Parts: sequence; C-alpha cells; structure tokens
Amino acid sequence: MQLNQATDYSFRIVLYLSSLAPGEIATAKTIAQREEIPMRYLLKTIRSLVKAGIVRSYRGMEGGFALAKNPKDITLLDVVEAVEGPVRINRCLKDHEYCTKHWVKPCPVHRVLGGIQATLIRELGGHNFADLLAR
Amino acid sequence: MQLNQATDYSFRIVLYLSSLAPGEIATAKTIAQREEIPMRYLLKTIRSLVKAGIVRSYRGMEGGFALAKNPKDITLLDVVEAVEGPVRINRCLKDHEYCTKHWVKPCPVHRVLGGIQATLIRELGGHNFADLLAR
DNA sequence: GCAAACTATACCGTTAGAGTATAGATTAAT
DNA sequence: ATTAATCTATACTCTAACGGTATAGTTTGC
Repeated sequence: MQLNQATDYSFRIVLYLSSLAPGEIATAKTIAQREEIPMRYLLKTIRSLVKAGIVRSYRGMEGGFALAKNPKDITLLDVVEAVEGPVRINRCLKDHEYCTKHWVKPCPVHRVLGGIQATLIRELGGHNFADLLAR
Repeated sequence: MQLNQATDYSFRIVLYLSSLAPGEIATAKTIAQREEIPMRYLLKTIRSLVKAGIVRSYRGMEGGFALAKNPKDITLLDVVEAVEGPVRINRCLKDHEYCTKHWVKPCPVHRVLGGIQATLIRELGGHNFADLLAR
C-alpha cells in the first residue's frame, strides 16, 4: 500500500523540471545531483516518463531532459501511472478472477474498495505540478 | 500501491465472521472452505487479527474463531492496519530521512501526499463491517 | 488419554524492488 | 572524421517481501 521509490523520485524529477525556465533542459547528471537520485537509476526511471509523454529527451552532446508539456497539465496521477501502471488498490479490482467468490454480485468489499480507489484517483488527478511548485 | 493478499483475505474473514449469529464460532477449516483461502495461510493470517483484538480465538476441541467486538465497531482501516501496519502511501511519510532534500520546509510533494493519505485513511476508517454486510 | 482445534516457528520458492553494468546510438563541436 | 558528452537498451545482481507450506507444540472437551 505504498508508492514505490521510482515514483517518488519521479515526482521530484518532474517538480525540478517544472522549475526550469521555458526551453531550458537539464542533464541526467544535474537532476541526479540536485535531487539526490542514483544516476543510473534515474536514467532508467526517467524512461517511463519519456515513454508516457511527460518528459522529452534530447540526445547527444548538449542533450538532456525537459518537460514535454506544461506543468499545469501534468498531475500526480499521470506520474504514478507512468511509473507503476494503473492504480489498483486491491487484486480483486484488477483480476476479476480474484473476486466474487460465492457472491452472485460483486461482493461488498469489492464495491467499497472500488469507491475508495476512485476517490484516491480523483485526488491524485487533482494536483498538478504548477500548483505544487507554487506552494 | 496495492493491498496485499493477506489483507484481502482478512476482509473476507471478518465479513464472514460478521455474518454469524451472536455467540457462534467458526473453525479455521470452515472459514477456509467458505472463503477459499488456503487453510495454513488462513491460520497464519488470522493471528494478526487476533493480536489486534478484532477476532477472538478459542482453543481446543469445539474451538474456533469469532469476532471480538461488534461488526459496527470494526472498520476496513482496522483490518488493514492489523495486517499491514500503519498506512503510509509514501516512504517520505514514514521515514523523514527520505524527504526534505534541499527544501527547508517539507517539500510540496510531501505535503500533498500527506493530505491524500489522510483522505485515504478517513475513507478506510469510514466503512464498518455492519454496513458492508447490509449492502 | 485421545482427538480436534488453535499457536509458534521456521522454512521455501517466486516475484518485485532498487540499483548497477555494459555496450550502443546520437549529436555538437572540433 | 573524430571525439566526447549525452541518452538508450538490455541485462544482471542483490535483497526483501509475498504467498504459502511444514512441523512440532499447547489447549480443551469428551
């Protein structure tokens, strides 16, 4: 029931990139040092953000990373899903095989957890990085 | 970001025990069969519920398990915490070592996640097993 | 005292998490 | 064209957690 380390790093990566001037790009090395993330691990982790279209990468000399869109349009949920995949707080909400034992309809546990998950998703989706930076 | 299998089993164990007549007790075998939980695993898992004061156990012949209190007074949160310990959606909310890199005050990520965690805890604590059963 | 139940430990196999390593591709500057 | 800085791809390692099983022990009712 915990976001993993890569997700936490990713929050900080995106937050840092959000603080850059428009057009400015940062190297992996810079980000790693600033945010105290192991360099190699950052390089691996940031790939998910690139693939998800949150971060843009520039190769070669003078290369680096920058946000692919406005911080206002990136939410915590976007980052979580980029790194960990869809938010599912219980197995039975992922694989239906796991649920509905001897209940004809979805069991009460299932339904209530579904509601809680929806709330969680709504909350994560309700915070963008422009707001975060402003606080 | 997912509740584990033991927690899910525990929800169903408590839900089943909630459905029993007052004073009635169920053996591990019965619960295991009804809820399709591996017997040995159930015996191990249910210990957390006993230790947390959610379930009472009766040893010896005619022994078994029953709720230690009214279903109305047991929430999803109680069960989650009994099995997994305190809810912490991010490392930085558990060990402060992990947070506050070069921020003087707690970083914005920290603060927002703290709020989301509080919501989650409130939601989990807002559903008791009497309600669940009634649905 | 025996059998049916729970209790306590410890063990096992698999998977995910966190991080490292190595080789390759791209680009700018020279 | 060469070189050096940079990202990309893949694969590897180590550890801990997860999910489950096993064995031996204790309690209790008959």
